[in-house]
Amino acid sequence: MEDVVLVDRPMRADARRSRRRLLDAARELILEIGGEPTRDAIAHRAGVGIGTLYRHFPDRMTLLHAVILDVLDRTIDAGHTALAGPSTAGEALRTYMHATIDTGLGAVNIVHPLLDTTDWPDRHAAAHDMLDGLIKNARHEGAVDNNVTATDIALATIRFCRPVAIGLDPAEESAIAHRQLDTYLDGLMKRP
Amino acid sequence: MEDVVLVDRPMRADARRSRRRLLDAARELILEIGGEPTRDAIAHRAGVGIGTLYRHFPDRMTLLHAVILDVLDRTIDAGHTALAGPSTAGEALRTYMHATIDTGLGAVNIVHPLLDTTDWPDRHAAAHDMLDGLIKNARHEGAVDNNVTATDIALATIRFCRPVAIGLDPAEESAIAHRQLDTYLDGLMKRP
DNA sequence: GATAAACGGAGGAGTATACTCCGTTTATGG
DNA sequence: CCATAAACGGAGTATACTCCTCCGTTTATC
Repeated sequence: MEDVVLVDRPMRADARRSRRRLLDAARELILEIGGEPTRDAIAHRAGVGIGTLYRHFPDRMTLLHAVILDVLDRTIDAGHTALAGPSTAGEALRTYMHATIDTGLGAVNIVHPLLDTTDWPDRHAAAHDMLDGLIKNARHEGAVDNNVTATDIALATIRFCRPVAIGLDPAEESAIAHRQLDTYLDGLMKRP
Repeated sequence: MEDVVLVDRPMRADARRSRRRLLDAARELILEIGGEPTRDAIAHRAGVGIGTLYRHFPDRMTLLHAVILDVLDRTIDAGHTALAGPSTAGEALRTYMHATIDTGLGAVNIVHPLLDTTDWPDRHAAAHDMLDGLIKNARHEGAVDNNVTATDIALATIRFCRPVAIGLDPAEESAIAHRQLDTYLDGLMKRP
């Protein structure tokens, strides 16, 4: 009988690169098609072989789960950065919402009905608290009306995360989204 | 040899009902998934058999074409009603954009890359002229800035036509869209 | 009540997607 | 630079889905 020793070796550099590419590709495709993309499409977009995808993520749930965690982490980070920044509470809320377009937060809302919410209670709570903080500050400052809720903000981030047209250049798509979001926020925020 | 006589009989009542249901179902699904839905899904949503779908629309192009014509007609009607109404130019533009959510104009923008634009030059021109009229009036009145273009309006109508979440009650979905559009328009329109 | 029009849905052909397997390539420690 | 384990790529097969036809049943209309 042999001893089984589990050592947490660090990932090899190429493995880390592949994993990152796969997460990015999956997130982009989820947002583009508004649902679960095919495995082949994800691997192709990521520029890796289909075998590599299956080594990193043996089944759909593992992949979707990893994408959500990744997106939430990046979004929560962006929120805290906005909260800690030197700007006004209104500007912080604006900065956060623009960041959600870049972090792809909408992907979470598209995919999460397929999963169990209790799989990531910590991030869910962290995201909730962060957003609540942003809104409370903005209300207190008078930047937004008291009838503006966290749900309003969350639904708006989903709306502006998704592409408007198919086959559009990503840069142009992003520019449109930021521009439209700015107009929306002009309507939401009180003018000085 | 027999004479072939083509008489345009009126459609039977059940046929007219089925056609209407199929067009509505196709439009809804196009908006929901942001692309071309499957035949089975359309027939199921419409509550008719798959055979009925194929009798009305023998191939994909016939169906997509019919959906687009239907949406455009309803939208152009809504635009003209708004133009002819007793309100200000700014209110007319607002009324028109809210109407596009209900007519499902976004479906045209999602599907039309698959078709030849020259297939419906008349409606295309009519829609274009109508939208131009709305914007020119609003600009002239000072309701919107001069840098607001027809493209801005068109892109916004696509954005607000699409559902934000999957599996949401259609009535609630519509309420969210109208509410968000109002905020967007508050940002777009100059305050008095 | 007769008749032509319209309907529904089972089923077969063709296509796309999921997933495995193994020969080849690459990062890493000595 | 070499040895070796880790990671990669993608052809190939099984499976699922989608399209579309066909025909027995139902329904509107005169």
